[in-house]
Parts: sequence; structure tokens; C-alpha cells
Amino acid sequence: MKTKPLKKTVRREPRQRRARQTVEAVLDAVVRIVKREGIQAVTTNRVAEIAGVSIGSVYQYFPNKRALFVALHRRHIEEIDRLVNTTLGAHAHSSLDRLIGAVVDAMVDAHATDPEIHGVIFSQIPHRPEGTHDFAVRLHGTFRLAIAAKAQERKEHRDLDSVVFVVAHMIDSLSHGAALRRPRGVSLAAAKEEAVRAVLAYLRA
Amino acid sequence: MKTKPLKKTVRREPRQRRARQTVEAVLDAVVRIVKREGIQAVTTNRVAEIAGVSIGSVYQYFPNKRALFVALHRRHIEEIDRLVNTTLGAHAHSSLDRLIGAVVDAMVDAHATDPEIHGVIFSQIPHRPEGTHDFAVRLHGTFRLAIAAKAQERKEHRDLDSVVFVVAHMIDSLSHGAALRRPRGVSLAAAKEEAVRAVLAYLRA
Amino acid sequence: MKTKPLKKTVRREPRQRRARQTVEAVLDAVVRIVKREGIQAVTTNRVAEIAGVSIGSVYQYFPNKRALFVALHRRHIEEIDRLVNTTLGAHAHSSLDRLIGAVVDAMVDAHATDPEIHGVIFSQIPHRPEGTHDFAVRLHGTFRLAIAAKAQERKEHRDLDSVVFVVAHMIDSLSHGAALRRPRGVSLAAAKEEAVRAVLAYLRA
Amino acid sequence: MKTKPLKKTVRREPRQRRARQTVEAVLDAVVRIVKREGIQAVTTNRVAEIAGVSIGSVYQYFPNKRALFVALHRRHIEEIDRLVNTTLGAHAHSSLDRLIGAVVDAMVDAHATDPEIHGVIFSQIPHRPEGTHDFAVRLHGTFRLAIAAKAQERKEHRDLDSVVFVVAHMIDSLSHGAALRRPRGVSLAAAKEEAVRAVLAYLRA
DNA sequence: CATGAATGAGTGTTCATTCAT
DNA sequence: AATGAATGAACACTCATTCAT
Repeated sequence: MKTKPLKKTVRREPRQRRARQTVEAVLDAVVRIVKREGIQAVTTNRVAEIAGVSIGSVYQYFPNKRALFVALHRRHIEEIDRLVNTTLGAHAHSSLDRLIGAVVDAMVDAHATDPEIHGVIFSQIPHRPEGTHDFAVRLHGTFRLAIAAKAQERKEHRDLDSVVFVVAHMIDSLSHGAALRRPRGVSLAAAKEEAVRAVLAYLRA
Repeated sequence: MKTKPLKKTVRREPRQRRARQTVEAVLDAVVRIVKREGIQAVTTNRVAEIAGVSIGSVYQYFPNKRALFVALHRRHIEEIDRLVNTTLGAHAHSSLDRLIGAVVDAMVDAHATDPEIHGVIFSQIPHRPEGTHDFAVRLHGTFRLAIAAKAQERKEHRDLDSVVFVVAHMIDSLSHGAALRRPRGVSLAAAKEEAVRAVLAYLRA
Repeated sequence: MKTKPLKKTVRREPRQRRARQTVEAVLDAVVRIVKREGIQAVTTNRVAEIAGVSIGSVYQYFPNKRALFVALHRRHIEEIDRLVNTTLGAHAHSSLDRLIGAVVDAMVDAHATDPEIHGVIFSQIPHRPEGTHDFAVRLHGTFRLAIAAKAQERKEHRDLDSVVFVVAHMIDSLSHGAALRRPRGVSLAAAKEEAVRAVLAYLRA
Repeated sequence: MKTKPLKKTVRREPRQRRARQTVEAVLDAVVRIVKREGIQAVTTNRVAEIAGVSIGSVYQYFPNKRALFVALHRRHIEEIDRLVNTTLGAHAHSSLDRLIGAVVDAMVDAHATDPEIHGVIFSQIPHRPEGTHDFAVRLHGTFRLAIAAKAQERKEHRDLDSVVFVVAHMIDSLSHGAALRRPRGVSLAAAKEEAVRAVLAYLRA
């Protein structure tokens, strides 16, 4: 009862931990290379090198190169999703202004951290892997709940899906734009503020 | 007696014309391959084959593979720009509702024609070539003029650049979304209508 | 019980050994191809094929095609250098006649083994890699020591560097000529003899 | 009697003149490229460009790339030959010292003008074209006559061919060395002087 | 004759993937 | 499991040569 039954549990734990560490290190390496040198610099051997593991280990966890991007895509979406959910949760009882403002803030931060990466990763997965959706689509689900709640308060009469569609796209696009594509003469603060104003204007229309 | 005497006069013409034709054929081939087989199928030899020219001719006009994507990017932006300008011109004297509606229609059509392609091509150009701007940024300039005109009528008191920033992003993102990422349950017409409503709500806020 | 237990101990040895073998095989392949088919037949893929390794392995050890010629050049110079040093060492106490005779013999043999190859290889390295000197220059250093010793005995009053310059060039050129460019009517033995005579005449002048 | 008979003579002259000019321009271009960028930069299109003619014109006069090097080789040998003959003729009645000195001077100048080129060109012609000999071999014939004359005066008893073999190689090699591969510490004048001394020592041995 | 756009076989090189250790 | 040398199909690109004008 000491060694044998524990064997599997105890021994596998470190294995799984190391495995997860390796997986994370590999995915981080991909991100780092994309950011620093562009997508064409992402070779499996270079990924292994930057991750500090052997190329053989990369193939231990990912059957082929494409799998790297699929995993990264999934990870990225999950991160954003978690972020948005957290923000929504934290402002469940705030005013609509504050809630939208907080979400925009969170999204801007997220975009500023990994500029461009999302689109680039996505371009490597032409035939979308099952279970994976695009950003905005995924956000759709998350936003739907939040908006539905507010909608009830406000006796919203418009089609909920249409509203969510617009809001999700607006927030995604304006956050991205505010973080990365602001025209000269528009400050980050101004862009955020204007983005919030736009969303609220729509919701209140 | 018709063709022969002209031969000499027109001699040099074909060079320019054929060159332009070759360039167009090559770029079209890239687009065709991306659409049909994905970006990883775009090899220079295959491009030449699909374009119906020799690989040597491809390199006569493009110094390297990357140049294909740069050219395509430029061409794509110019097309959209032309489209939007035309639309704006045609609706210079329409109501704001109609103008926005027309632009959204035009953009939806444009996105529907080359789904995804823009983003994919863009991902191949990590360090953006000088003189090339992103979509929304380019649209910014185009929209600015149109909105400035309307703004004067409406005695707009907000910062023009901020307004244009928001409108350009909204139209680009919502058109793209309406064409390609609508959630089930939202019709194209509904999505367009809602997009227009959102833009107008913001402008009138 | 003999081979197996050793397996582990010797494990890493083969890596170094195999690597060196691969490098040698590749360089030998280049020489073989140049000799048999001329320099224009030296393609990296053909080199790999003749060497019996994959093209990828060639690039594991040589960053590009040019590096093959640089390595070969170095190897060739080292071989000649070793040869001359050995000969000089073996005749340290011989008469000047015998010493010069032995060096000429050695050089003639060396040139007869790889006719023309040296010049051809050299022609592929336009901008001489640092640390690499021409044949005669390298021999200069080697000869300098030997001649300095003899010079002391003979109370040589001429500038040592000038003397070595002349001797090194004479030996190199006459050996090469004797091996490969003798005019009809001059036997190898006669050419060698005359070369030795010329060097001695100069040294004793 | 005016126009017709002259037609052929008059018209063909310029043609041949232009043809010769083109040929020379092309060969000069090859030399220039080799000197400036190395042999691997010699492409037929680049040669045409540097020569200021169209690629088609290059092929009008040379059936293929190799022919460029064969022609250059021939031209080079003829130049040296002419140079040496002129020098020999001018010093037919000088002392042996002066004659050898003059030849060495001439050869040093020749080598200084086209450093390296000779060997490089030669490397492009693996299977020597008929009627073409190597440098030293060709000089052999030229020197033979001059030395034969002097030999008679001096009642030379050695085999003339052997002597010429040695002298031709010495002059070629030492001139080349003096011009291009002098060790630090040996001036050009000293190298020339020593070369002359060496040749004379041999001839008088 | 001259031109230079077009050709395409062939070259150097990369990089995803395997597998012996 | 982990390693990293080895593999070789496939790619980007070159360049000698041709030929319509």
C-alpha cells in the first residue's frame, strides 16, 4: 500500500508537471519567435532551441508543427476568455459604463501584450480545428450572458444575438485598434474613452 | 493591311501591357492558391505554373517571394480604398443613414469576395513595408474627409480623429464580421442593419 | 562479453569520430569530383551523394558550399606543410644538396598526387579567408627556420627574408612544373636535378 | 566603280571594327568582374551589362560562357608573350644582367595589373583547348630563342630545354611572387633584385 | 545584326521529421 | 523519456541560353 499504489500517482505527478512545463516552454518559445522575428522564423528546431529542450522533446508533445499553432490558438482564446470573464464577474454590479470601460481596459492590455500574434497564429490554421472558434465568436458566448443580464434590466427589445454580435466585434476591434493602430493625435486614453462611448451609445440607442 | 502596318507602331506597347498582364496573372495565381489550398501551398514554382508563366518571369518582376505578398497587400488596400471612395462619392448628398448603409454594403461585398485572404496575406509581411498601412488606418484617411463634411453640417464638437478612428474600425470590423463570422441566428441583412444602427448611434451620440 | 559492455563506455566517442569521418568523406568527395569531372560538376547534392551522406549532413558541418573549398584549401596547405616539415626534420643533418633534393622530391610527389587541384580550389575563394595564406607564403615560414640554421653555418650575409622568398617560390614553382608542366624532352629526373641545381646555385651565389 | 565595289569593303570594315570593339568590351567586362567580385560573379547577363551590350550580342560573338574564358586565356597569353618578346628584342644586345632585369620588370608589371586573374581564368578551362598552353610553357618557346643565343656565346653545355624550363618557371614564379606575395619586410625592389640574382646565379652555375 | 523578355533545368539551402543511442 | 545527428523531400532562386521583335 505504500509503494505500489503510490507509484503511479507519485511518479506521474512530477512527470506531468515537467510535461506541462515543457509544453508551456515550447509554446512560449513560438510566441517569442513570432514577436521577435516573424512567423517565417518559426522552425521546429529553433522553437526547441529557444524553449531549451531538444527537438525530440517537442515531438514528444506535439505530433507536428501545425499542432503548435493549434495549441497556441486554444491557449490564447482561453486566456482572453478568462480575462473577460474575470472582468465581467468583478463588475457584475457596476454600472454599464464601468463594466464596458473595464472590459475595454482588459482587452487593450491583452492586445498590447501580444501585438499581432493572434492574426498570425490564426493564419497558420487554415482549416479551423474542431472546437475552436474565432475570437469574436468565442467572446460572443461570454458577452451574451453579461448582456442578457443587463438587457433584462433595461427591457431590451432588440434581438439579443444581433446586439451581442455588434458589441463583441466593437469591443474586440476597438480595443485592438486602440492598442495597436491608433492614428497619430489620438491618445490611448482618448481612444479607450471613445470606444466605451461608442459601445454605450449603441446599447442605449 | 490592317494588322501588319500597325505591327511596328505598337511594338513597344505589348511589352508594358504584357508585363502588367504577367504581374496581374502572378498575383491572381497567389490569391487563387491561397484560397484553394492555403498559404502553405504557395510556392514560387506553383505560382508560376498557375499563372501560366515561367518561374524566371516571376523573378523578373518580383525580387523574392515576400514581394508577392507585399504587392498583393498593396493591391488589396487600393481596391478597398477605391471601392469606399466610389461609394462615398456616389452618396455625397445622401442622408447619413444611406451613406453608412452603402459603405457597409460595399465592405461586406468586398469581404465576401476574398474571405480571410487579407489577414493571411498580411501575416506574411512581418515587418511592414514602408508606405503600407493597415486597412483601418488607410480607411481612416478616406473616411476622414467624408466625416469632416458631415461633421460641419452637424456642428460636431468631438475630436475628429477620434471619431474617425472609431467609425473606421466599426465599419471594417462589423462588415468583416457580417460577411464571415455571423453567429447562427443572425441573418446577413440583420447584421448589416445592426452595424449601420451602431455606427449611426455613435455618430449621433 | 567483449563488445557489449564497452558499448556504453565508448558511446560518445563515435560521435566525434563519425563527425570527423563525415567531414573527411565530404572533402574527399569534393576532390574526387573535381579530379574526375571538373569544378563545375561540384554541386552540393552531388558531393553528398559521392560522400555517401545526406545533403543535410553536409550542411551540418559546412555552412555553405564555399566553406567546402575553404576547408579543402586549409587541409591542403596543412598537408604540404606537414610534408615539408617532416622532410626538413629528416634531413636536418644532411648536406644542403640532399636537403634541397629531398624537399623537391617531396613536393613533386605532392603535386603529382593532386594535379591542378590546388589552383582550382583556390580559384573558388575570391576573398581569402583570414588565417589562410597562399602556399608559398606558408612555406616561407617553414623554410625560414631551416634556412636560418644553414645560413648561420655559412655566415650568410644576405637578408634572410629575401633569400627565403626566393627559395620558397623556386621550390614550389619548379616542383609544380617538374610534376605537371615539363616540356617534352625533359625527364622528371632531369627536371628535379635541374631544380635542385638552381636552388643550390642561388644559395651559394 | 564608285559605290558597288566599295560597298563590301567599306561597309564591312565598320562592322568588323564594331565587332572587335564588342568582343574586347565583353572580355574586359569579364576581367573587371573577376577582379572586383570574384569568379562566381561572372554571369553572362552581368558581363553583358558591364560591357554595355545586350546579352544577345554576347552570344553573337561567343557560342557559350566557356568561350569567354578560352578567349581571355588566349588574349592573356598573347599579351604576355608580346610583352616578353618586346623586352627581349629591346635588350638583344644588353648584358645578361640587364636582359633578365628587364624581363623581370616587365613580368612584375604584368602581374601587378591583373593580379590572380590568370589562375582564375585557367581554372574555368579544365580541358585545355587545343593550341592553348600554359603560361610557363608558352614562355618556354619565347625564352628558348633568347637563351639559345646567349648560350652559344657562353658555350653552354647543359641541356637547353632543361635550362629554359628552369628559367621560365623562375621568372614567372618570382615575378608573380614579387608583385603579389611578398612577405612583409621585403620591398618590391629587393624582391626584383633578388629574383634577377637568382636567375643569373643559375645561368652562370 | 541588336535587343532583352522569357524560359526552365538545375542549384544551394532549409527544415519538418525520424530514430539510434 | 530525452537527445540531437541524420535524413531527404521540397523550396526559393539563379543563370545560361533562346528567340520573337
